[in-house]
Amino acid sequence: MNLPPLVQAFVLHFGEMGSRWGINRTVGQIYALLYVAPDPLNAEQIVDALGVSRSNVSMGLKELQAWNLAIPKHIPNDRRDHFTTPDDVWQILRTLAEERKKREVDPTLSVLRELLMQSPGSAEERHAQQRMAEMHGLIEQLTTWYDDVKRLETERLASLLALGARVTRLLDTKDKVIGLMRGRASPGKEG
Amino acid sequence: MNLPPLVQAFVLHFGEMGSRWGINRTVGQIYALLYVAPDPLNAEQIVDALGVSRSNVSMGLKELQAWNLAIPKHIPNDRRDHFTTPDDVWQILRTLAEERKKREVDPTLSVLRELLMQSPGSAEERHAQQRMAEMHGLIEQLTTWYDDVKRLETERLASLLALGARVTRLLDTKDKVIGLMRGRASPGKEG
DNA sequence: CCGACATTTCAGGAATTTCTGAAATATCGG
DNA sequence: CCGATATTTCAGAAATTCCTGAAATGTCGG
Repeated sequence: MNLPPLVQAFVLHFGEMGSRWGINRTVGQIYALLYVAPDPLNAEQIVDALGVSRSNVSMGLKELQAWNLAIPKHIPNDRRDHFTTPDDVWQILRTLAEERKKREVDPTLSVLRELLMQSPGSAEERHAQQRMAEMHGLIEQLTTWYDDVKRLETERLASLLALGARVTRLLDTKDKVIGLMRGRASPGKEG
Repeated sequence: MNLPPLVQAFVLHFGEMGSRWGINRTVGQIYALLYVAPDPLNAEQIVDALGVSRSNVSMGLKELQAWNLAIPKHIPNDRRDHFTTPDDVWQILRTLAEERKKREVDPTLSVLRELLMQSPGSAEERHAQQRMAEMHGLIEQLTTWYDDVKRLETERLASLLALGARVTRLLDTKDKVIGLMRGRASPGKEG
């Protein structure tokens, strides 16, 4: 690996964290490298930069594409595929959330649904189903919220984040304000 | 493994998902088993239920305790340790978020901070640092929001979730309402 | 302190995942 | 269709992670 020290440190870190994030070292490194590269890179350049085999890079790129975290950029008069990461970090966040949900949450949700359909054959099973129902309810609430929020454009999402927990204070205030307003002006529908 | 079919299906699913969640099969299965069990279980019972070795259960329980996902419950007149999962699913969510942040996000944040302190030695490094700064900014915003929200008690958290993206509609409304209210009543400080 | 039982540690074997090099396949200009 | 170049596939090697059984350690009542 022969990279500027700053880049190398970043790449190595992503490689190490890879295992905690459920991706392997090479995939983490490729992602990090593409993320900080000023221009799209082709497979050969990645091989040179990371010192791993060509086939490993090929598989890594495939996986990153499956995650929508590497996108091929065609460069005129060059047969080789070049890759970048999406440049808007908020978009990356969305992508990550979406893919993780698909892989880590949805399967469980569907198993839970299935198990909740069955009729329990014992007190033990009845209790287990009760617990599964709690888990199902929580996950469903979370995914509903997520489906809702993921449609927000970046600017609104950012302001929502910035607001943080103060939003609940706003909720309290809202009720009071509506009380005051009632019968005076039209504050709009408020659920 | 000799469990009621419903429980067995649940346990097996968690075992399979384990690898996607960054835990191993046994740990996933132990968690699932404890989660649906009507009473705390001791290690021997887990061994019998799952058909894995005693030592494996011991290590699995240790890991779950490190995650705060298994808690020892002392049972009077019984020397053996018994374990349950926290029973409030919202609490489990908090715990999970906290632990994942600690393991998956914080290390990256600190590496980014460190790399951003250094002065770039080339245009390439300068660009890399720029990208790192974007990532750092995003992560910092997310963790600030998270630190903010995690303090909410369950009820408020739930209502925040239920509100979903409509909260931004509320933000728009807020400004209009405050405009209308101005000079008529005290709507309270609103940032 | 002893004996009975409970738990943890850990070396090494088993299972799984990752990585490589070689071969196969694909794509292009001519 | 050919030769040059780019990419993918895949069997097995390498590395890593997981799991077990045996031994060590801890803890209790007496």
